Amino acid sequence: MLNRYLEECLYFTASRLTRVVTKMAEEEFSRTGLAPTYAFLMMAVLDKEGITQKELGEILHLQPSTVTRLIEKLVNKRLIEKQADGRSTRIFSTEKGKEREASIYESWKNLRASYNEILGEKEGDELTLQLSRISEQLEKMK
Amino acid sequence: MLNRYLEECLYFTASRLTRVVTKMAEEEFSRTGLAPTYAFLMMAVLDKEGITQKELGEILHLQPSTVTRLIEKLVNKRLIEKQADGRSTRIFSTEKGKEREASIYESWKNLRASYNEILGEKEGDELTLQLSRISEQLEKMK
DNA sequence: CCTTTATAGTTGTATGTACAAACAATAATG
DNA sequence: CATTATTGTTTGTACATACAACTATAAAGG
Repeated sequence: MLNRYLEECLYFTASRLTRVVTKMAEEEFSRTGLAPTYAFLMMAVLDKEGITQKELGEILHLQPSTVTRLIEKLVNKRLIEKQADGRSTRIFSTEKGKEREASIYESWKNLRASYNEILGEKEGDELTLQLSRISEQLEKMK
Repeated sequence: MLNRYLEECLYFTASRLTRVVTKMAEEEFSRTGLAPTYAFLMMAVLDKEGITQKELGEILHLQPSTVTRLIEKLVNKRLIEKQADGRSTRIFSTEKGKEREASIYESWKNLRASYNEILGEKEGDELTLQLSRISEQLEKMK
């Protein structure tokens, strides 16, 4: 049956995995009041105050327009601030933003724990690195 | 830097991979006039005429509401038809739908070829099966 | 039978992400 | 310098997917 063939399709299985893992991530990060991607953006800003949008896009592997939209929402929540710098825009965390740092990292740790509990620490970590390597390869070729 | 840590996050790497692979899939399937998920739904219907929406959701791992939306669009394109059957709905392909079969399978084959060209056939196929197995595990636990 | 419960599908709404085109600011070139 | 090209960001729009609440049909229990 088709069923079997679907499982041999990288697009299909990758999408499926992402849907499952995204749901787990949303649950873990819900404590922070942020969806996972927003939390990652916050981490990137906290990690490098004054980071530009372009850099954020590169680190997060997101398109510029997506970064603009994410930032817009975080500015509305007063977690970050924008500061024009030539044609770039630099992003800084606010006090309120810094206060979330601990809770974000906590959720992140819990997320990793929760899928590693199911997959086993070794397999989970190996898989993750493999996915990263493979995305890299595929991106490079396009 | 944060960079390194992101690559150790399954949510992050899985999402990234899906974005890359989805883009490849969209390109390959564009010849069929369908986005990848629609093409998969078509395949499932062609594979089992009269399949119910519930079954489609199970095979494709999509929520009922999502299946409703996909079907709606394919009905508009006159590629499938719905037929009420008690509280279920059975889906059949139209003549126009059947005509697409060859081209859909062609695109699907090309997609597999195109990422296997980059990853190597063995690694590509192994990865895919692994992702499928892991999605299964994670889904079961939730 | 009639009422309650379970099951299948739909609808309204929201969200993340992207593309393409536009805009704004700097850099390069004639 | 004035014009053109390049680079970084934004805006309009679109799409896949989901959740929650709803509707419709069938099954089960008194």
